Formats: sequence, C-alpha cells, structure tokens
Amino acid sequence: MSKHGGADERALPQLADLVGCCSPLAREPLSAEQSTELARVFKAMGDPVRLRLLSLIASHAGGEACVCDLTDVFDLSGPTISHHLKVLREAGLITGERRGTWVYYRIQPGVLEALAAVLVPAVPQAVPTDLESATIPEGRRELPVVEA
Amino acid sequence: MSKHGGADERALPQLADLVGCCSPLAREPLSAEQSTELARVFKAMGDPVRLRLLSLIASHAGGEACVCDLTDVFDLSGPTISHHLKVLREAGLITGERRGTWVYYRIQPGVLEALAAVLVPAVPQAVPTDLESATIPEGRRELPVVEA
DNA sequence: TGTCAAGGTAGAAGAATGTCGAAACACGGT
DNA sequence: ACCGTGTTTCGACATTCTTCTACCTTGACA
Repeated sequence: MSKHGGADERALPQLADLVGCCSPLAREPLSAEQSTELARVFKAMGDPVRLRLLSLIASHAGGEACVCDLTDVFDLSGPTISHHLKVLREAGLITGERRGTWVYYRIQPGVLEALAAVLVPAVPQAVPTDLESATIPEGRRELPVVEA
Repeated sequence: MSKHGGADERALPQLADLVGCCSPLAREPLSAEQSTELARVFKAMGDPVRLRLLSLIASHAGGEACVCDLTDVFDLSGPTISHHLKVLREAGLITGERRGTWVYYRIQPGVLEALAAVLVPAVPQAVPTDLESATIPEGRRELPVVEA
C-alpha cells in the first residue's frame, strides 16, 4: 500500500468545510471543534523547519520540490526532514507523490488562501481594529458564551 | 514595573518588518531567521485554547475582551488562561491593558492582516477556496505550472 | 488602613514534540 | 537477481509544552 495518498490524508480537515467559505477569526468566536482543527494546521506551521520547508516547496520552480533538495538546505538528518514533511502532510498543507526514485512534494492547492481567509475578513480595505465603539468605559460586556 | 506593555512586547517581532510589507511564502524561500520568527507566531496560534482566545477577543464587541469573560468560556483554571494569554502577548498577537480591576485584551492592530499577507501574494478580495483560483491578483505565477 | 476580588507568577507533574541512529522499504540500473 | 541510492518507519532520548495548585501583586472600596 502506498504511504502517500493513503491513510495520511484521510484525516485531512478540509479547511474550507470547517470554517466555512470565508469565516474570519474576528467575526464570531470559533467553536471548540473549529479551533481544534484550525490549531492543528497552525501548529504544523509553528516550527521553523516546517515553515521553511513549506516556503521552499511553495517557491520552488514548478510548484514542487524533491525531498533530496529539501534535505540539503538543513543541517538535519534525513529522518527528521521526513518526519516534518509527514506532519505537514497530515495537516493537509502539502501532498507527496513518488515518481521513480524521488518523492515530490507540493502545496495543497487553496490551503494557504483558505488560511488567509480565516485570518482577515473578505474585504480588507481598511483595518477595522478600532470599531466605532472603541471607547468603552469600565463596564464589562457579556461574551457570547460558546458552551464548553 | 508594569507587566503589560513592558518587557513582554520588547521582543515583538513586528511582523511587517520581518517579512517585508508583503512577502508571500511562495515567492521566495524564507530565511532561517524569518522562519524562526514567523514560526513563533504560528506556534502561538497552534493551540486550540489560544486560537479560541484569539477569536473570542477579536470578535468581541468593541474589539476587546476582559479576562474574566474569557475564563468562563473554558473549563480551565485561571492561571492556565493567563499563561495562554501571555503566550499570545509575547507572540505579538494581542495587547493587554489594565483598567481598574479588570484587564482587557485586544488584537494587535494589523497583525492578522500581516499574517494573511505572508500566506498569499496579496490578500484576495474574494476568497478562492475552490480550486478555481484563476484570477490571481499579482505575482506568483510558478505554482500553477505543473509539468508532469 | 484593612479587606476582597481579579489576574499574574512560581514550581512541578505528565504528555507531547524534535531529533537522532538503525533498520526497512521502494526503485532503477547493472 | 543483486546492489546502490533515496525515502520512510521504528525506538530511544532530551527538551518543550500544557496544566495544575499555591502564592503574590494590583487596585477598589469601606
């Protein structure tokens, strides 16, 4: 059985399904489920090596990179690189394909756009960090308690 | 010395300075320093509780939320929430301000937009979560080119 | 000034993570 | 069929992370 395209991707969160087509972080509180799945993706990106791997793959000519190219960039052992690639794969950020001797990785199409869409509202012409009610007095407001 | 606004934020990466005003992940490989600093931010978001905290703060009325409100949402102890808020603070994602008895947190202005700008060339006006991301605004032409 | 509540710090226990070397697996070539 | 190279899996170990309880700091108010 092939390692890639097999059991790994079956847990793919499919970001778009999870957060809706364009549900920004700031519009309404994330549910426990949503935050768990989203955090899985961000955690995968929360390592310098993995982030750099992601960038190397994304910026590589043809949109894909061979593991052999990636390994040379770091001062890390082969198994370690392989481990990080697996984490990225299971987070749904990249996909791997074996062609002959080498394995090529590429960014999962649309996933970066989906992530960006989670972070900012769809129309980012101006940063709405200070709303019209930016001056709030001492009183505390109620939070839409989202059920633990 | 005040805890907030003091030693914590002095290590603030100031995302924009680090990755340039709009240096997407896919345009050129991240340097070791860039990936280290960026990973610090993503790692902070790589926890379900912290991601939910971020969302609760961002979506709260007035753009800020009191710690007392945040604590109620989770089934976690106060110190644990405080710890997660500190991580978010040191990552440059939120800022805290004490007003009277309560401490209010808000999203660091522009940080989410900067992150989104790292992920995609230019924050798209409409989110192309479906594969038909045909109208890519500017830059990044390599990715779609796939020669099998 | 004393007391109370909100929030932070300190230290510790248990789980998760990053890294390695050794071994296994998958190909291509001889 | 065998060997060599590229890649992944397997155990193992040190480090980091999440969470807790106990205690401390800050500010409001009588």
